[in-house]
Amino acid sequence: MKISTRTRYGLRLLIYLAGSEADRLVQVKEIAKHENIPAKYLEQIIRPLKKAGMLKVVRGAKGGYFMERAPESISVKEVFDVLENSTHLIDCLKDGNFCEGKESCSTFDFWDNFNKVINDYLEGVTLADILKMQREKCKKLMFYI
Amino acid sequence: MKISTRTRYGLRLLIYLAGSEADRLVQVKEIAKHENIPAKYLEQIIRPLKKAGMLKVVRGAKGGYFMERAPESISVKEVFDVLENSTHLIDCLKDGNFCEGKESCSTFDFWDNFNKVINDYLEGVTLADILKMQREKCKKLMFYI
DNA sequence: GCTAATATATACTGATTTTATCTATAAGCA
DNA sequence: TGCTTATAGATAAAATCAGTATATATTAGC
Repeated sequence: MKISTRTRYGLRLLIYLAGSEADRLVQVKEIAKHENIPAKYLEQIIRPLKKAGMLKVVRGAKGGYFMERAPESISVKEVFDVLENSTHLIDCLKDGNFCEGKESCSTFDFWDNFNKVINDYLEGVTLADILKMQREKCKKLMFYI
Repeated sequence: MKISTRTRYGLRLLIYLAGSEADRLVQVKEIAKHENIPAKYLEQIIRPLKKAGMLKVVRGAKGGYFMERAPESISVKEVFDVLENSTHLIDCLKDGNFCEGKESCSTFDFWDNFNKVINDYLEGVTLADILKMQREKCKKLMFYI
């Protein structure tokens, strides 16, 4: 039960973008450098996020990305749905998935419930929440230094 | 974020065993047949569960497995710890794991919290709970038929 | 038209998971 | 004792997937 690097990178990328000045165009290269992530991999990750309408792009020279929606309105669940290739803990939970045992399977209801617990949590956390956590942590750090 | 087949099989195997008469020796072959799981794979799964003290074995002819501990006392979290090779959502959460970014990483606290939510849930569900759910489902099914 | 940026597809590599195979060991039983 | 039925354990094979890299196309600024 691991979170893919794809989703982890994607979340950091979003937090970085959400934390930048609102009117600035941020290039993949810059994020890659700051977050220490392979740039080409980031490009593959950022595109589905754009397609999902979370951010927008200006192509060509001096171009870059910027947030389209407010960080308060984007839940981590949404990010998972876009990036994590299997949002479902087990295949049986997929909509319309055929599973002969569903009705008799001893563990189906448990997995179903577990899945709900996870999704409820992820729906309850927004990018803004994470940004806030991060900023508070920074303040504390500065205080110690 | 997928649950490994190993853990899923293991849980079903435990539920099957916990649901059998207490004094009966159950053979891997029987579980494999009933649950439609490759027998040799089950053997690999059942051993660590035995090592963890959840069940015991009588070797040789007419041998088999039986539950050592009460299903009420075994949480799903324990099963995960034994079977799921990565209990941590991300490597950074491992004890003693070195991560340069830990203090400054924008998402570390979020993952840490998410991990806790999951573990709390898994600790709160026991094999007996799942067994009960299953039996109630059976009753309902019988009612409709 | 040159340069800087993203868009897209694809291929390579390595790790991991699932399954299968083979041999060893233990215990019941004639 | 020797045959049979179990698990024990190591290891190999197959399949899948994640992560990365490469190559080419497209878009826009200057």
